[in-house]
Amino acid sequence: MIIQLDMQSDVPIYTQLMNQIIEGIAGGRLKPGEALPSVRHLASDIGVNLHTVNKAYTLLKQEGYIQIHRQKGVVVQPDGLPGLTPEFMTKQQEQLRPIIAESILRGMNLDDLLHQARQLYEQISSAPPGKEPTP
Amino acid sequence: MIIQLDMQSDVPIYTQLMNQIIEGIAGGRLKPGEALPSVRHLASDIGVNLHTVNKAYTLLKQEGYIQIHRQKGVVVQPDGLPGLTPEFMTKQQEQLRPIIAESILRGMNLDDLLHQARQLYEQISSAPPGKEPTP
Amino acid sequence: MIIQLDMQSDVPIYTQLMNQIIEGIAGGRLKPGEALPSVRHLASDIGVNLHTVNKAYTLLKQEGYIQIHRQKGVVVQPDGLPGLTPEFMTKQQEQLRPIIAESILRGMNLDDLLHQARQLYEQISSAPPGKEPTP
Amino acid sequence: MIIQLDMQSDVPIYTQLMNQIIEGIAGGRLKPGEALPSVRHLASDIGVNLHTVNKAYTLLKQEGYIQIHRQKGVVVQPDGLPGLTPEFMTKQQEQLRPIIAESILRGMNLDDLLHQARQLYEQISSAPPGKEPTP
DNA sequence: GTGGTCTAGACCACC
DNA sequence: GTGGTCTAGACCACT
Repeated sequence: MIIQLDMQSDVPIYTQLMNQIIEGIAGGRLKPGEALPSVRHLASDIGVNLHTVNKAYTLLKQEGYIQIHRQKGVVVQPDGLPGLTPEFMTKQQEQLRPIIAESILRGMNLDDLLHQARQLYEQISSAPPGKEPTP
Repeated sequence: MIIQLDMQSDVPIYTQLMNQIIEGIAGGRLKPGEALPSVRHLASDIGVNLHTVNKAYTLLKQEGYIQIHRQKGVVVQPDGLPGLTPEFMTKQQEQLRPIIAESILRGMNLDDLLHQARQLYEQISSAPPGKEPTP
Repeated sequence: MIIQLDMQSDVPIYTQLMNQIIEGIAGGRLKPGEALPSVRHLASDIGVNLHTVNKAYTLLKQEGYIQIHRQKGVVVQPDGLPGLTPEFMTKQQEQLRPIIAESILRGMNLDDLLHQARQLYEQISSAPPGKEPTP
Repeated sequence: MIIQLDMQSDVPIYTQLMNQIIEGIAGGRLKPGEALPSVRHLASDIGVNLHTVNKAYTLLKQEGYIQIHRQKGVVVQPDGLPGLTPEFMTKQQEQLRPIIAESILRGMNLDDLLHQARQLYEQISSAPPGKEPTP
C-alpha cells in the first residue's frame, strides 16, 4: 500500500491519509480483516507526525472503516462496512453540490459529467496497483 | 437571492457564501451582469462580519465569477467563464475521487451514483426559487 | 483624443485618465498650448463623475503638465515641461524596481527587457493615431 | 533578509512586503526552497500586524512565488516560476507604458532610459547585501 | 456610500 | 507554534 501525500495541498494530511486508505479498501488493495501498519510504523514510513496518523486512524474507526484492537493492531473492518445511511447521503449531496454547480457554470453538460463520474468509479474500483483479484 | 448559512458547519462561512453564489449563477437566479449587494449590505443582511463577505467576493473575483466594477459595484461576470480548462478538470477529479471512493465502499452501485449526480445537476440548473422570468 | 478606460481595473480612473493624457502629450497627439475639453465636457463624454476628471486635471496641473486658466480653460503646458528632476528620477526607479525584479525572476534576460523598453518608447513617441507630424 | 518599509508611502504595506520579497528572490538573497519567517515572527520583527504579513504571503503564494508547506512553514518556491507567459508580458507592458510615457514627456531620451533599466537590472540581480556564498 | 487597507484580539485546526 | 478563520472598529481612496 503506497501512500502519496501532498504537503503543499490545503487539504489536511490526516484527511489525505484517510482518503487514500478508503480508496485502498474500495479498490480491493486492502482486504477486510487485513492488518494496517501501526501508527508509529506508518508515521515514520511517510514522514509525518504520530498525532497525524493517529487522528486519521481514530476518525476511520469512528466512521466504521477499520477496527483498532489492543493486540492485533489496526485491521480493515471485516464485519461489513457502514452502508448508505441517510447521514451519508446528505453529506454526499452537500459535497457534490458545489462541484456540480461549478461544472455547470463552466459549461460542462450532463453527459460529460456522468461520463467523468463513471470513469472515476471504474478506475477506483478496479484497483490497478497490487495483486490481481483472486481468480 | 436568499443565502442560507450553517454557522455550526466546519466549512468556513466565506466558502459557504462562495458556493451559494456560484450555485445562484449556475441556476440562473443571478444573471450575468446583474449587480450583487455591496459588501456591507450583504454582511448586515446575513449577520456576518464585513470582512467575511469581502473575502468571499475577493476570491470569487479571482476565480472569475464576478467583477468588482468601479462604478456599478459588484456584478456577476458578464463574459463567460474560462470553461473546461485542464486545470479545472484535474481539480474536479481530485474533488470527486474521495467522494466516489467512499460511495463505493459503502456499497453504492454505479447506477445509483449516476442517478444522484443527474438529479443534483438538474436540481441546480433548474433555478427553483425565484420568480419565473416575466413573459 | 480618444480615452479608453477600464472600469474593472484596480488602477483608479483618475490615474488612468492622467496616464492617457500624458501619453497623448508624449506622443504629440496633444500639442503644447492646445486646449483640453472642460471638466464637465470630458466627464460626460467618457461617462464618469465630475470629481474624477477634476482630480485628474488638478494633479496634472500640480505636476506641471497642464495649465488651468479661468477663461481659456484647460490647456497643455506651453512653457516647457517639468524635466528630469531628482524627485522624478527617484520615483521612476521605485516604480521600475518591482517590475524589473519580477521580470528577472521569470527568466527574462537583460536584452529582452531593453528590447521591450525600446519598443514601448518608440511606440509611444510615434503617436500613431492623429495627424502626421508636420512635414 | 532585511525588510525596509515606508509607512508614509501610499503604496500598501503588504505590497511593499511582496515587492521586497520578490526582489530578495530575484537577487538570490532568498534561495528556492529556503524557509521564510513565520507570519507572526515577521510581523513582530517589522512591527506590523500579523494580518498584513498574512495577506502578503497569501498573495505571493497565489502568484507562485512561495509555497505554504504544511510542515516546513513558508518556503520560497523551489520549482521555477511560470516564466514569460503572454499574460505576464501584457501586464508588464501595461505597467511600463505610463512610466515610459512620463519619461518621454520629461525629455528623457531612449539611451538614458535604457541605461537606467540596465543599471536597475544589474543592481537587483547582483544581490548586494548579504554574505558571499562561502567558497 | 463603495471597496481597500490596517490594526487588534480571539479561537481553532493542524502538526 | 503554525497558519486559517472570524469578529470588530477605524481610516482612507474613490466615485
